[in-house]
Amino acid sequence: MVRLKNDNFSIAQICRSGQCFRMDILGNKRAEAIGLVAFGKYLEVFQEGNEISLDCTQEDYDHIWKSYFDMDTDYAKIISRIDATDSYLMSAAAFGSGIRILRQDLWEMIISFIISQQNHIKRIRRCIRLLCERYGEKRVAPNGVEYYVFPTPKALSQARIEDLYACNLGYRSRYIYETANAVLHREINMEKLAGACYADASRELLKLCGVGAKVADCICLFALHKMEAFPKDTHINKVLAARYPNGFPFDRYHDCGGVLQQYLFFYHLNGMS
DNA sequence: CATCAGGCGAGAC
DNA sequence: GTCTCGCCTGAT
Repeated sequence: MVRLKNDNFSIAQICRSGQCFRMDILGNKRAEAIGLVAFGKYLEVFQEGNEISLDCTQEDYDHIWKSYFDMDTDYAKIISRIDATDSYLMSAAAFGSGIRILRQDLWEMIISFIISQQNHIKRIRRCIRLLCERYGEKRVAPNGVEYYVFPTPKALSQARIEDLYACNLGYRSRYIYETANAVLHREINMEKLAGACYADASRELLKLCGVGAKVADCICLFALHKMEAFPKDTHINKVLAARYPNGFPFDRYHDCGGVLQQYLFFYHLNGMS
């Protein structure tokens, strides 16, 4: 068990923020408890106040989870930069101050956010669960929990389009099929993407079938940690139209727009108005 | 029952 | 380049 303290970390907010589709509430009443699958591992996280416990070895924390939860970024500092006269953004940031921009797996984010288009979170999660159960490797965690890792590009490329329809993917089935094959045949360079700047990464991702501006931004933000990416989905567009009729100050927040997007999105879905 | 979800591709112009 | 339209499926 690895124990931490952090005033800007809420496992419940991270879970409900919608950036990770493989994070589930465990139902522990004393503490916020979440089980998640990422990078081939299963992890349980418990939290009471600002005290966080991760059920993993120190080695796994140092090599996987510290980066995954973006523990080296000071979110209080980002929040302190918000224009104090922007009361809506101040409220949104206060409401979601425990959200962190995870550093998730690139391939998993590509598929997950292709699935997310014109879709509800409930169905998105079911689609991903079915893909993992049917095409991912089954494993057992040290504590005995059985889980499925996210399927590899090769495993998904071997699925027929009709099999993908059976995973409830609907018209996205063809996108998944095309993208899995494109990645398998190295039509885009996944290694190069990791080190690319935001503009180059976006351009490369847009080559994939089923990836448009919004999905590319989600991948840039949640996998490549491009904090300037500001995904504009239907909810955010409503917020921007209602609260920022004269335009959102993207320039002021150019290097942390993605964090603010998450605060606005989370506040809109879970908070007031 | 209609509408709409964390949009995108294809075709028209 | 910009605009429109159709799309799987199920929650509400």
